Amino acid sequence: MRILLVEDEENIRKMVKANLEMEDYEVVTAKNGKQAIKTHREQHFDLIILDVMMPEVNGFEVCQQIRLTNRDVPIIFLTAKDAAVDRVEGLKAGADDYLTKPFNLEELLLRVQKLIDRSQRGAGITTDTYEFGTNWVDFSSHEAKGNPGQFKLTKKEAQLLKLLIDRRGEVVSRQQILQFVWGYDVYPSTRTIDNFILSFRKYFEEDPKNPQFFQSVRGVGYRFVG
Amino acid sequence: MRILLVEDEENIRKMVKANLEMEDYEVVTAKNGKQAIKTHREQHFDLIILDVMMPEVNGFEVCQQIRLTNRDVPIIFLTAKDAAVDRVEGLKAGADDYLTKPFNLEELLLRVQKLIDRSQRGAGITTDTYEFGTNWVDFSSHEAKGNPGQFKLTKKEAQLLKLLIDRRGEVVSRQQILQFVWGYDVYPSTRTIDNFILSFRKYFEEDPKNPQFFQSVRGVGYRFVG
DNA sequence: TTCGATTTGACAATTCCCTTACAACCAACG
DNA sequence: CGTTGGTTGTAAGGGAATTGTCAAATCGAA
Repeated sequence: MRILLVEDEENIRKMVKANLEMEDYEVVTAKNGKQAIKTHREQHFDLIILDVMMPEVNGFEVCQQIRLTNRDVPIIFLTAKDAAVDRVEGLKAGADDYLTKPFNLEELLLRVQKLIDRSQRGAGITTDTYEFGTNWVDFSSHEAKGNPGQFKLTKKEAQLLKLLIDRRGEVVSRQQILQFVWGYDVYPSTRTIDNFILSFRKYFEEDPKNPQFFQSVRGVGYRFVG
Repeated sequence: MRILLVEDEENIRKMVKANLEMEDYEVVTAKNGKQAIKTHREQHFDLIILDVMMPEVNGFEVCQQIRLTNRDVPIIFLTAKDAAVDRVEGLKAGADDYLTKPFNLEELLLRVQKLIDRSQRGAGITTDTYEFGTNWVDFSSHEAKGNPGQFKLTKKEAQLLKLLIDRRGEVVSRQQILQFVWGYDVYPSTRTIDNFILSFRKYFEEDPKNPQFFQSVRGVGYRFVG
């Protein structure tokens, strides 16, 4: 799966690229609108991520240009504003999805996944569930079953839980959790993470005081086993 | 692997250099920002370690300057603060990783290794275990098996144990242990080390009074054999 | 606004790390 | 030999750091 990432800010570009590559996508970057259009003319991509705010040729213009020759490739916009104006502009220009900066990587990856899935096998329902013990979680609907019976996970809960389950067996450091779930420039206190873990234990552990699934590794981070 | 180390404080510079060289890195030092930028223009490096606090041209500025011509080389910042402000500044400037002073050398070397690995052959999971006698240690999760069955090592235990095992066969002096595990300006008493050795013997030796693996070399230090 | 989600802050519980104190040991010397 | 000075082994205690927990404050979408 080839992705074209168009973003002028160096650090965001690198971070997003690195994370997409970790998900086994092949990523080509462009650092401005002109380069993006040129690259798109020369190569095939399964998805395009487009920063709106760029000097000279902005994201909307790039999108319109691309749509002239390719109306199928999914395009995700990254925008610093969430004003309604922008949304309309973007939809007119032909975007498929939106992300408002500062976004977090988990969210971006989810949307990338979703759009690629959609364009691959048309519109279809994907269930993405995971079972452990007497519990299960459905990441596509954010529903879960645990001690309280069936209930809904919040957005952050779902993101963090998915991160831990994706890396089940390995210890995930607090730093990694923050970067992945919260983003590249938001740093809530470490207590915040503890609180989510606390919730998970209440939701899913038989004995929350002696957790089986959500283990803490002192001095390192947390680990999901199950 | 060539590393550029930029640090104005003489003693830190020397120590870090010595330790990196012990890991077979080729280290070039610069003692201020201007020198760093000049050196970077003239030579190739696989990684750059950059102190933030420097007179005249500070680390952020050096980083930005370097990023103008080289956006791939991994850069690690050394910073005295851990304030969120600094993190953001650094990320904006284009850093890849952080270390807050006082850092310990073990940690620095780990991060150096990680960044160099990553830039060489992409991201990958490394499980890092070592076996000796009927024991084993997993340094990524800090788990170990020994006399008490399976148990967890603390952070410091893991660091110190890793040091000894990495240098298995050779005697490691108390000075080296302190510098490596604790850092360059923290000096707990030598009895502290003894206590960790004591633990290791209890954990892993068949007969703690006649240690096979964790030998003490009177007047010098300790040696791990196994 | 209002309500739920998210984050912070305070405090408790836990565990770690370092120091202290003293016993055991070793090597060198008279 | 036995003493002496220095080094290492060992145990126990307390301050410090980390994590668990809850309630209150803040944020954000509807």
